[in-house]
Amino acid sequence: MILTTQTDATTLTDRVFETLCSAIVEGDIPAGSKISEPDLAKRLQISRASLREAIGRLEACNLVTRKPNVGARVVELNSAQLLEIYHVREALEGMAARLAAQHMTEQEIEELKALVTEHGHQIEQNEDHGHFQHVGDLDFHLLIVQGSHNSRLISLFQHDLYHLVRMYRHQFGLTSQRTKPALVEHYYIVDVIAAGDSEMAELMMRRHVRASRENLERMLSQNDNIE
Amino acid sequence: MILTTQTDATTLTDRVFETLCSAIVEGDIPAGSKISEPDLAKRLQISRASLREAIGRLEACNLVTRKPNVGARVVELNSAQLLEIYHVREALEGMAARLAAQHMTEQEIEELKALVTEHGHQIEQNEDHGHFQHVGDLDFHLLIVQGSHNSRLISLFQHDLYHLVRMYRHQFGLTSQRTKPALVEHYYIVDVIAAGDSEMAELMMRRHVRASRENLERMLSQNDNIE
DNA sequence: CCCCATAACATTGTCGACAATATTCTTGAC
DNA sequence: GTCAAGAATATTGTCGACAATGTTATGGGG
Repeated sequence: MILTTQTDATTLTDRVFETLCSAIVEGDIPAGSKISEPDLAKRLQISRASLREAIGRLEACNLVTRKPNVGARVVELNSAQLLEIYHVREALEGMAARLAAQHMTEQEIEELKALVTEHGHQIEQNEDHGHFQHVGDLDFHLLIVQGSHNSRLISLFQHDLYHLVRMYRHQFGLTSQRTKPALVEHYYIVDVIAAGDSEMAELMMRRHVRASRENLERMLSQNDNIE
Repeated sequence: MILTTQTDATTLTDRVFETLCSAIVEGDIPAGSKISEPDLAKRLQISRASLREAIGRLEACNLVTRKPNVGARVVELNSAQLLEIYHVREALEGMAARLAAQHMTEQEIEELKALVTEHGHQIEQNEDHGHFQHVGDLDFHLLIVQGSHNSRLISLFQHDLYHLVRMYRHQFGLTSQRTKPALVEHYYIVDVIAAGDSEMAELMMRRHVRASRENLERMLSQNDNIE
């Protein structure tokens, strides 16, 4: 593992945090594993103080859990918790869509349209073997959250949910099986937001997230039955 | 300022965090003021390392903001941000009420009923000059959030919203002017939750929070006009 | 008198070391 | 061979000091 230098993170702790965050999300540091401060500090060639601050932020992002005098472990992901997140997302992103319909600028809407169109092409050409699918989908949701222009909502989503969702997708390797229906829903949502219909935007976004969750529930119960 | 020893906070950083959290929420450390690490560390008789970790957690709770190489300041609260929080609360607590209607235990419901009843007595006797009003109201909302049995939702509410809401109330000294209508709404919400009607529970909770926000908007615009 | 450059100062970021707590290993009894 | 108690080890929590960056004070030129 090597520290990133390209980002605009000014302080060492920032860089360490970003490095560890990616490493955890992408599974380089496996879920459930213990984080040894001396070991990691040595490998990153930094002091424990900086590392500890970074770990503190990971904890704030719900990526690790800490026990006093024992240490930090990467969070264990189970299906129940994943579904919990989707309930929160349904509420939060529903409101985000509502606010986005009221507050998004012309330019933001254009970007959103471009993203969805691009995403559609990617799928039609079938060039997209799972990876861009997820990234594209998450980008869509992120853009709408940002379009709410509600700083608290944005920060909540980015700090407490975003990384976790990405982590789950990496770990479970969820190929959503409903990319096309999801894409269609994305198109509709963009239209409604562009039309400024906040009521309908919230309704549709909630339905969209709920459908994802229900799809997930089916897949997870299948897996559980196999085991 | 003195460090608390009564709580079960095991580590020094925990105690410092709790101390500072209360101090900020209750205005002992005024909003917008800078937090000097050397000064505070000296006054609390602790090292800067522990203090810095505590400040990190305050940042995670949105109680302070940090600029690299500059330091931490207690958050400035303005009306716009307060309203933003209420939008988030509407979404989050609406979902919480929905889930509470599905998952709350008999005992939890009894506690909730007791709280609301107690709150009603307090108001009728008019013993309640603003203070308990707020605490009681917030307790009500907290109980429902906890009743959702959704750990992510609970943690989101407690870590990112709860302290801020308390801080706003202290600072603005908001006497809500609609304690009685609010109480009636509380009664209804409890009934609906007890009946297990999740759909209606969400609807009513959202309406309740929205009414608070709209009431707030009126009061704030009044204040703004006076200035 | 005002403004800018430079120096003095203060504050934050980072580090290595010690103390307190947890974990592992050893040893002995049953 | 298994279990428990205690010693040895490792890890986390806390501390004080130095380096890097910001901020303020000083002084000279316009």
